[in-house]
Amino acid sequence: MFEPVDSRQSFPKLEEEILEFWKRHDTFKKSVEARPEEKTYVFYEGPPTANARPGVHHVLTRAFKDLFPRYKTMRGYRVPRKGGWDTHGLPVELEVERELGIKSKPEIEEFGVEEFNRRCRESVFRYVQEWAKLTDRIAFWIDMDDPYVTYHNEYIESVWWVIKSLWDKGLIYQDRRSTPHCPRCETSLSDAEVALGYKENTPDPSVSVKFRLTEESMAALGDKLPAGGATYVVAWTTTPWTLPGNTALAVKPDATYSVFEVEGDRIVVASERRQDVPEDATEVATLAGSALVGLHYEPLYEPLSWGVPASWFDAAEDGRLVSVDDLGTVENGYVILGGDFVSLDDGTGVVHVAPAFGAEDFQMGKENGLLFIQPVDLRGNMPDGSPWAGQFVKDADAGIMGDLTERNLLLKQGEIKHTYPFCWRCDTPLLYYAKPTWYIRTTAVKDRLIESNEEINWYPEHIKRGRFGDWLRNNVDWALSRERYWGTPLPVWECTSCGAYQCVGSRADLRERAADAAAVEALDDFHRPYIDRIELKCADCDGVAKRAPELMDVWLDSGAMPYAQWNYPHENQEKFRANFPADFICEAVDQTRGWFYTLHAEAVLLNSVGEAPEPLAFRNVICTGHILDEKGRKMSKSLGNAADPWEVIDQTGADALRWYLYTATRPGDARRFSIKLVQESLRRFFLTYWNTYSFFVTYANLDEFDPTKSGPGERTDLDRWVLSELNALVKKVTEGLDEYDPTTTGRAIQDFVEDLSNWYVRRSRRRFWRGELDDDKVAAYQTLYTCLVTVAKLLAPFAPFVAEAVYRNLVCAVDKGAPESVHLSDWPEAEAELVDQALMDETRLVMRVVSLGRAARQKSQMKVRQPLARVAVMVRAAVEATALKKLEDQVLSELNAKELVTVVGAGVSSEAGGLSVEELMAGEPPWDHLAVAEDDAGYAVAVDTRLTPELADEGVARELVHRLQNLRKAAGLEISDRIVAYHGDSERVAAVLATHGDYVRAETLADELVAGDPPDGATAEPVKIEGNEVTLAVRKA
RNA sequence: GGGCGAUUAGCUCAGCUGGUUAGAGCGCGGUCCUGAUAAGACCGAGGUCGGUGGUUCGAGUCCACCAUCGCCCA
Repeated sequence: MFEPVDSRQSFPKLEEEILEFWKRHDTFKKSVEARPEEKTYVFYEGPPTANARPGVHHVLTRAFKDLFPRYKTMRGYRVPRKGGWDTHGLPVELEVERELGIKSKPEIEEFGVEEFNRRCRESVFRYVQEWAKLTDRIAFWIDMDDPYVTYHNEYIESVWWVIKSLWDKGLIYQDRRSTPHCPRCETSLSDAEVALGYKENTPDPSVSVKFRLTEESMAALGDKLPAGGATYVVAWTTTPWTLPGNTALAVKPDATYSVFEVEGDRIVVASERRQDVPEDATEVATLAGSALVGLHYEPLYEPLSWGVPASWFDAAEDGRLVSVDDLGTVENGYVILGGDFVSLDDGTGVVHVAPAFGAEDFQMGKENGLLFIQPVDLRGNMPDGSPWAGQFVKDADAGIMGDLTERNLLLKQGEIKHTYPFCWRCDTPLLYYAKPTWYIRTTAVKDRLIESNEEINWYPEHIKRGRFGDWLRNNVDWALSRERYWGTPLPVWECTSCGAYQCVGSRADLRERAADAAAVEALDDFHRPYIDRIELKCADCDGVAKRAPELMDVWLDSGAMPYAQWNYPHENQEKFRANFPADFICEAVDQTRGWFYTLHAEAVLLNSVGEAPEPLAFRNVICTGHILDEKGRKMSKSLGNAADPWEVIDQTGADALRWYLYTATRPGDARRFSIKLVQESLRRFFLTYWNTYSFFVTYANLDEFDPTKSGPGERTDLDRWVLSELNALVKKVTEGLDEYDPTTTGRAIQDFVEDLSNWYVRRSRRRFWRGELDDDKVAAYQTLYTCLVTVAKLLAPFAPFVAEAVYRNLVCAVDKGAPESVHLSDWPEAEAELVDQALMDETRLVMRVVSLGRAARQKSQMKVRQPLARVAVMVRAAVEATALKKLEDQVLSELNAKELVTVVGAGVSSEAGGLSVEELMAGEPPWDHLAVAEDDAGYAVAVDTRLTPELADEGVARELVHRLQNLRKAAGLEISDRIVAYHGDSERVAAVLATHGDYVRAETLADELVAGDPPDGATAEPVKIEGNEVTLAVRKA
């Protein structure tokens, strides 16, 4: 016997019970360990940070992360799933800063790095319980008991090994370059981080600034200019605060520049870019850009007088910066340069060059021996001696513009809205600063990065050559260092005497190089400030080496996860080899430049130095799209439109949520989300499946049907059809999941379940309902049983709870030898010999014809309960007519008719061959007894609405059955209860029952049909039979 | 400014390598059916397949350009 099934089952409640079962039986662990170690499918968990609550978008990726490991497990693979936590980095520090109410690095130093980092360590697991709870509740099976944690010493040790491996091959270097810098966090950011923080429509000043040529340069222009007043070259910028750092201008040598006379002055702009020049200004001359090259101009400001140091790129020192006291000694101070990069698409055709800020500016400085002046500190404030002392640069813009206006050096002042980068965590506008930064030379392996990307399957596919491929093609060296506190320390020490660097790759390495080995032995935390206290012996001299103060980019941590999760190579060498590379990873698409890149880059780099066995870290990757709210807006905390996963799970259950996420759109597309849509997936799919299951259990229990104790029975066409569809489905789902496509496969399962319920079961109901357990009934049970169980298995990776519930009841209840969980069972094999394409096509045709037939009946206003004599069908080909004849039972019983006639139409329309549908199907007129429905494809169905007395009697009999069944239901009787029925004193009813009494008794499980009034206690109802009122009643026998 | 993706019914989505008829679900109005079903069937309203050109015997589908939205980059 099967457990009775509640057709009104609460799914959230059911899921809680299943969770309990899994916990009790340790099912996850068993599911991993039941599979052979030598057949491993490798999954990498991209580590989340547990310092904030998980949201729906985390459920999205976790749903996909869970599906494929479950599927592969059922396919016989061992799929270990080690959890992990990302614990370092700026987001963590920011959270702690907020708690402490502090805002800057000096405040952290004052507070104490030791205590600060202790708090960071505590805060990263603040919401770990929430994460664990949600992970568990949505049935994302992952090992949370033994996760990798990026702050563990063992993890850090592996990250050091990564750096050391690259260091030894010269792939790590320090350089002073223009680097995106967050003035609030006082640290550099990587390109990947910058990419996370672009904001559109950011307003900035747009100013055209006049630079006055020196007297000498004006003179040098000589006869190219008519005599007149001062001459100004006009440059355009959106960052007035960089103007004190200006040390050069650049023009396009082959462009034409115009000289305009404005209020006695002359101003020079590119001829194509005169939009800022007053319209009434007269052009007094034109010049080639090359004529301006080499001229000098007066600086706008004198930062040296504010106490700002100056230096210059000294060619004699290989372009290194050398400090300078007298600007006049530098030949290329405040000079106009030629540059082909100068654009005539915007601005004035003259570019303001400040080597301390822009990347190109810095490069130009180096190439041309320019002055280098950095009049802004690392917190983004103007220097003390300046008129804007202590102001944040963006605030100083206004003052600078005001000053320039007063001095009549501003040609035009406006506002521009453009896209500008902000710090991805603290939202401060980023500044580009030239400062020393450590880099990984990823450009050295750029070709290999691109090449091995070809081996990766991307879903959606366009990411491979699109977003990710582009990123690789535009690869720049990875800015590695961060000037912060909570993170993996850069394992580089610098000699205080000779400046030599050394890099450390492990604890043992550190001990060996240390000035005091005992101090390393005693070191139980590799973080700052402890690590900073370790000093090394210099390898080159007698000096002492101190650690470079920087930390590493937190993204290096996560990209090192394939090695560091095992503390490789210091331990677990076998484990590492068995688990590299990953077969499958899955994250949101924003990880393209994040984890996907760092995993890939580190694998390629390590492979290039002979340390990783393959130049790729993952073979298959699914990128999920963003989740939007109901109105298509991105979900965000600030908008307050982020959906709470718990609300959905509590209402509909996790399976429904998962199902929605799999089937609503392809994984990579952005998707609108609302609880309504999840509820729809619950109703449309789960309830249909559940009720089919509940139906089976109800009747199987009544018949004491045991699938293990009976043969296949005698299959009908209907059985063969649904088994054919089932096996076609198994094939489709298997192939689909092998191609990492849960969306179309999920939809296919959904379609099958709908057919199973709304065709197979509907058409088969009577077989379950009546009579003994004969061969036909057995076939029906076996067929439905097979369908339900097979679907449960197909469903297991998608909807692990419902699949488990159905499987446990249908399989474990009767087969004690079966695995105790669907997740321990094997994936079904498609039986190709059961797939009958012709039968499936024929059945589709039947469905189509039946649908048309219902439309015809609708038109006739004749109840479907009333049997009709004849239904005529026009099909398009003779084979279709044959097929319909073969399956005529199904057509006739669905349409409640006695006889099926088929006609082959000439093709497209009812007018084919000059004959109407009526003529084609019914022969002679008149046809007023026909109700006809046709479609555009060339099919038509007509029903004959003439009733014989026999048909009318049968209609009455069926009407009585219908009414009595309703009464049974109203009386609250069990399906198997027997009754006595009463039908008043109607002659008409009595006459019908004389011929159809057996039928009515059988249908309603009536022992007796009594004419006359019901006794007290019976459930009664007056009904109209052919217009006459009759009181019907039932009572339990 | 460049790249990628999207644009099909009020909403959520299907429409394979171009091929007779553009579909489903939800929602709305109506009719019917029902002893598995919070279900189902049928009818109805609702579509310039984002726009404009082009290739072709034939374009929702291929190409070009444009528009809008999203993401990414500069």
